[in-house]
Amino acid sequence: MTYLFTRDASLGYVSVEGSGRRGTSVAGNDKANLPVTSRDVARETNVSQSTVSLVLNGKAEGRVSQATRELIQATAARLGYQPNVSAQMLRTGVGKTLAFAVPDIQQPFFGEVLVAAEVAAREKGYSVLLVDTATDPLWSERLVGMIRSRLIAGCITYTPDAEAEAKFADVADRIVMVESETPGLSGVDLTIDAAMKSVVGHLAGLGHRKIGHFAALYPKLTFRSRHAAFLAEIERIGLTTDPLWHAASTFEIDAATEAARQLIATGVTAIACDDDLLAGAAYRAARQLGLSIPDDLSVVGFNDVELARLLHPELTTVNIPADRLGREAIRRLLSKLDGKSTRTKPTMVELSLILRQSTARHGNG
Amino acid sequence: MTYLFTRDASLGYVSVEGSGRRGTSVAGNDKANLPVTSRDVARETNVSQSTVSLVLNGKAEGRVSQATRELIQATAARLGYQPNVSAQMLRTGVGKTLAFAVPDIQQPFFGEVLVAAEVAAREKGYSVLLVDTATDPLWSERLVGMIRSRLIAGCITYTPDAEAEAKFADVADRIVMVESETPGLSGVDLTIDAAMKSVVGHLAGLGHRKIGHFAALYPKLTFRSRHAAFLAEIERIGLTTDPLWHAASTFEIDAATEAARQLIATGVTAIACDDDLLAGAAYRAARQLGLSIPDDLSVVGFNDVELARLLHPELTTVNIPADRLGREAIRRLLSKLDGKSTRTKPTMVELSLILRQSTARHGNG
DNA sequence: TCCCTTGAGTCAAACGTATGACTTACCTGT
DNA sequence: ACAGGTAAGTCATACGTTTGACTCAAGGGA
Repeated sequence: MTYLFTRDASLGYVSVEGSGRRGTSVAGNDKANLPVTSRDVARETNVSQSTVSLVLNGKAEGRVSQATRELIQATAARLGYQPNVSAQMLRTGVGKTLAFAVPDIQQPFFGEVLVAAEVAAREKGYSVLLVDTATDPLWSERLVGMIRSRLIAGCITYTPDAEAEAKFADVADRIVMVESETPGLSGVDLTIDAAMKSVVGHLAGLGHRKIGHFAALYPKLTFRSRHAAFLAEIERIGLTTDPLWHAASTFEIDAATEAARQLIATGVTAIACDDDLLAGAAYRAARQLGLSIPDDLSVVGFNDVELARLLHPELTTVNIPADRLGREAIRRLLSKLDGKSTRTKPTMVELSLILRQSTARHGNG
Repeated sequence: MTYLFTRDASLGYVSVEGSGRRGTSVAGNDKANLPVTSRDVARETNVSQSTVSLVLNGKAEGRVSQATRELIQATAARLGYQPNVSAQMLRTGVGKTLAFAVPDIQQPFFGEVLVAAEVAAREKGYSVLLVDTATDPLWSERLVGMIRSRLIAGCITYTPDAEAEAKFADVADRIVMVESETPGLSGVDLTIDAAMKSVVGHLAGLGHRKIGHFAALYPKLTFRSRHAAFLAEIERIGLTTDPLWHAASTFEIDAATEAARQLIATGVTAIACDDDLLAGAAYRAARQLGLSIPDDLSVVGFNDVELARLLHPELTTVNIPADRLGREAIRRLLSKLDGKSTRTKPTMVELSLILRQSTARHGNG
């Protein structure tokens, strides 16, 4: 037989025959670990539960006296009252949790973005749920489910794929995409073209004529853009290119090194990489081939993660301001959830080329 | 004037004068974006809401016929029903969200741990909330608050500090600590001592007599342990040490390089680093001093992040199996939440020294 | 005296789900 | 023909909040 403990204003906890969740307690005075509810602080203060709610939500304007207000605040603090978020969500229909989906959290770059987002979200009272799309084939369904089930108020997806984007169609008003696959769907975008233009311009300016491109082998718009921008600029300034001068690889380090080696073997004197990690692989390949950077080979990276400064020589690379990216994404999402924003044009985040020691004039060795 | 839409079993949506959340709709047939509830699928199936709930939770054993069961499943799927998580939580008192607090998500190592944890959690139907303790001074209070308010069912904290651990005391049954500050409080621990022992043994075995230690300047037990284990092993095998051979730095790259340079200048022939990043800084310092690794200086790292293989020469370092760590932490937490586990001894995760090219015999150059 | 306002609260109805206690109709054995 | 059993559901309540509608007493003017 189990017991149900009901609460009585005068007697405190009273045991009543029956059953229920509270039945795990074994005695009327055992209120260990029972969460403190607004009703508890109401009873303690001799007011109604409504009054407590009103006061604690700052909606007591002209409805509750200053004295009572303070008493309730104090009691709530004393009892360690924490509103039950589920009940709040259920009642109000809106929660304070956001999700942030990144392609691969193990890449330090996304870590930086995520931290910035988390900070920005927290400032507005939101928490952020982590979703790593690399490890979860069903991430998009799951995300849509979470939005539908109100577990999260909204979410940000960093470089979703086209397939996923289609699934987001009917919850689009709660999603912000960063570097979306579909043109015009992005809430936040990067100035990839301009950045790659300055990379090519920099290398050409140093006298390089055979410039290779080392692409990331992932079907993301951002990488396609990098490649397209590279080609466009090469063409614009009147340089030639060759299919052989284009390599691609995943981020797996040995595979990338091998791909880089083949690329270097074609005789290019400079390489523009789609990612700092790939640049790191190019360094390894160059060493294996007995070439010295930057004297025999110039290398430029992309992203500017910490690794860029740990490589030797330090890597010239395109900086993406991860913190700004994270912040802006959250800002967009929150204003979208508020219903305030009707902006359709993406927020642009500007990239910049950071010159370090991995590039040098060609033909002065 | 606003309208309240109530639901009538025979008529579907009926408009009734009044007010409420649904009042944003302007006509009875406008049910756009109203979440589908269990009651909706009940009405559609001509059964009661209870039946739907029973079926969808797999508790229909002997209570609902196979035919009805299938009909309900199908209808739920057709309408795209997703249970309202808040309501579930409110009713059952338990949610399916966990938090994972890491010291610094920008360190790739924690990214790996987090991913493993997320995967393990997802397998059990849980989501994980990200908490970065570096960016949030109030993280421990917030975490306790989340547990109290039932937003999260439990959490994992990676290397909390003593102060934070004290705050967790009264929600200890919902927290698993990894590498806790307080001896005996850890749910998961690493074999730091054994690892550092093999580091020192390896270097001593190569003939090094002046072995330096490059510590991480953070007040964490894990780093104190590394230092203590280093000293203990040096002493055990009868080597001498000198206060000058001990340097410490944060992970800020320029500061670390400077500290490493001073350490190397004391004439040590080998350095055991508390972290791969610090080893990376040691590489930079060695280059600045014109020393070659491993011929003039042997370096050993700790953690074995991707960087270890991108450095040149590739770094000999202590591998921490991040994925196992993440998985075990989640496993511990879930079994703790189940109330099944009464284990008090931590799960030990074994580290291993990975030999690469950054160490060499001393005195053969 | 009576009516009206204002300050200080209280009431009660949701939000969507989960579940122990009922109900009802049908079947089986004697 | 009837007690007893079982299969297939339904009912009602509770979880803890939020919030528009209501109450009630005291004070103020005419």
